Amino acid sequence: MEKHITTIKEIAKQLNISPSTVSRALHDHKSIGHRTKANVQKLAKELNYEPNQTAIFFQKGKTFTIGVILPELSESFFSTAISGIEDCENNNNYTVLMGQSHDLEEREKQLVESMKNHRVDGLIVSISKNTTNYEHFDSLRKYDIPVVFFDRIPDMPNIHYVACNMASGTTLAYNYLRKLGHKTIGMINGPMNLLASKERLEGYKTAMSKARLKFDPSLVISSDLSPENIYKVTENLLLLKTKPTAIITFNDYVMLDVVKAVNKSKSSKKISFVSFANLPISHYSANPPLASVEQFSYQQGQKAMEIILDILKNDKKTSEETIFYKIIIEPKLVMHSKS
Amino acid sequence: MEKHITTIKEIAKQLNISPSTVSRALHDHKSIGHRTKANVQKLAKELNYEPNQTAIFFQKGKTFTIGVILPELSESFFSTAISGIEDCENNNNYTVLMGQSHDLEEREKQLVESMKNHRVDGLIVSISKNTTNYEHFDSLRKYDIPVVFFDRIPDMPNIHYVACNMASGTTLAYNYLRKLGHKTIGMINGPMNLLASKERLEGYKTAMSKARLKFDPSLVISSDLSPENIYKVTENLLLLKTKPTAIITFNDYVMLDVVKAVNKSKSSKKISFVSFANLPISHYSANPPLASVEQFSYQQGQKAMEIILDILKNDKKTSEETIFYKIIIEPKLVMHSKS
DNA sequence: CTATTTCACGCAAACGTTTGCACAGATAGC
DNA sequence: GCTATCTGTGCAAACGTTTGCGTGAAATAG
Repeated sequence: MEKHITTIKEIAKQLNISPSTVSRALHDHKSIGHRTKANVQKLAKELNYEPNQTAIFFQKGKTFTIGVILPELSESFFSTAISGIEDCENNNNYTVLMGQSHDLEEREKQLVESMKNHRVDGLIVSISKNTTNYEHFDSLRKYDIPVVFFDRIPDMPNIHYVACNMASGTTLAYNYLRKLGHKTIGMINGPMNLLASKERLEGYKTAMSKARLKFDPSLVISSDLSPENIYKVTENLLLLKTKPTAIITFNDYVMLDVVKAVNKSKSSKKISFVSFANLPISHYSANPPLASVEQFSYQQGQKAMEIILDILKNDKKTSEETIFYKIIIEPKLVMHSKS
Repeated sequence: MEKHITTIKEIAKQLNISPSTVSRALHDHKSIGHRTKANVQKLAKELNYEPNQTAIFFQKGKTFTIGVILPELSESFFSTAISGIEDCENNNNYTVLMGQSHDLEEREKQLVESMKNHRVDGLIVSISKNTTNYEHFDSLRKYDIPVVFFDRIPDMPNIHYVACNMASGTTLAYNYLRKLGHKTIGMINGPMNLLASKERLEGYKTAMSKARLKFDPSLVISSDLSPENIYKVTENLLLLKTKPTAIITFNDYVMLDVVKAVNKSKSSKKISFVSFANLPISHYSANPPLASVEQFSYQQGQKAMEIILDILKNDKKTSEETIFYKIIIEPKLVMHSKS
């Protein structure tokens, strides 16, 4: 394996033509004769020519790289979203620069900085649950770096996003449990600064009002999603006079912790669960949910990528009269057969 | 937000000095006077100057980017390894270019190509379980791109790697189960083309021979790690005359499927498990393992990154007399308290 | 007061590729 | 045979930054 790296200049020199001709020949430019084109391509193959991307990036002012910032890769919701992003069909040699915020605002800021410096062409973000200030995204505008948010989207106007309609998902979950005969249905919700939590509450209320039931606030409890906190709020829920016979949980991870808490409390009554996300792990749980609200994370990632690519494509034509993409995916209730 | 992007040239023009002086001033070069240094830095801040990394990458022939190729992000072993890679202390503004092979050799090849074209400075790889041919890594040598393998390492000489000693891990698991009184201990192993599977078998045998027991091949079954196959081989294991009272599984995912299979088989006997990886999910399982062999994925990722950075640092001095890093991490048996 | 060093800075090349423009030769229309 | 059109190619600039070398001026030494 020779250490020599072939450049366009070299090919040019060996064929006694100019670098520009070589460049055009390699790109199949129409104004190059068949003869030279063939010669160039042949020699390029022989010398094992591979274009120096860093030079191209620099020259074109584009990196063909999409930055992705998300809270936690170990949450399979996000890792499958990444797969969706990677697998996007029209993904013409774009690659993914990845970073985890670990739900820390400071780290999220750093990542945005880093992505900006790397001159990514676009950014896909699912914001950290602790982020309250979104200024760090403003600086991206200077470099014309479009941002598409997914799943965890900030409460801001004029942004691109793709998200799942959690309100209707919660309504689905509620109605399903009612149909099974449950009268008292609790919900362990997430922190209220998350749009997703607000939507769940809304969907819960909608379902009740449609069924002409009156809403009991004590049945819906917010948690900060930490196991300790979930444990605590679950206990509170079980201390109510009218105990819930079914619980809707914020997601499958929350459910696992709630199940643990319920089991420990020695409450004789069996409690049914409906959860969100539909992660594979929930099937293996000691007390699997009756159903899950599928959020289509793969599709969300894929769609977010599509949007970015679309923006980048149209960017050249119209830069100012920007239209904002707002994609809302309708969730689906997936029943689990006992197995 | 003005769309104008500040460059070194501009700062130079505004201060009536040369770009080279500006560059040196920004880098705190000693041969620049305090006066001009201060001026430059002040103006740079005012104009919001941010160096164009693509230009620097190109100029320096370095991208400050480490490529990471691994099979599946949704396996939390790998996602926590990524965290280890990201969090590596000396990680001076290196970023991570990520790709999943989804355990497909073809995709792995493409990713290596892509990483090469992007001129990553180094590559961290956990190979796909279907990869049998490692030629695609050879081409990296031409560009002096070092590769460090972790966890899933190819059977090749002269490579850098960090891995966990699965043999001793299996021995630990075996001895633990024997101490609990188990006489017949089965093992659901992985495919034998994986080094990790060979090592597990070796560790199993070692434990037996040390205990002066004779090895019964029918108790150790290889699987291809697919749920269907695991299901099948588990059934076979349960059909033996002398049924195992405990089973060591290849990892926690395998264990979950084995548990499912065992439960379905209505075998009255209760079977104990010891598993590998120690993933959080296993704690939530209906039939949690008594213990897990912790493989320290986070540390493996961290170590791999350290090695890469170390190689890159020393690279300049000595490029030929390469020493190969071979880091072997000793696993640990983690007992699970019932909860 | 000259010789030497130190300091502070500028010049210009380089990294590899792309691309607007020019230009030579060939072909065609009149 | 003259202009107009095409075809195929080369020239040179540009992208932003870094860096070896050179060079004046000031400072120091002898």
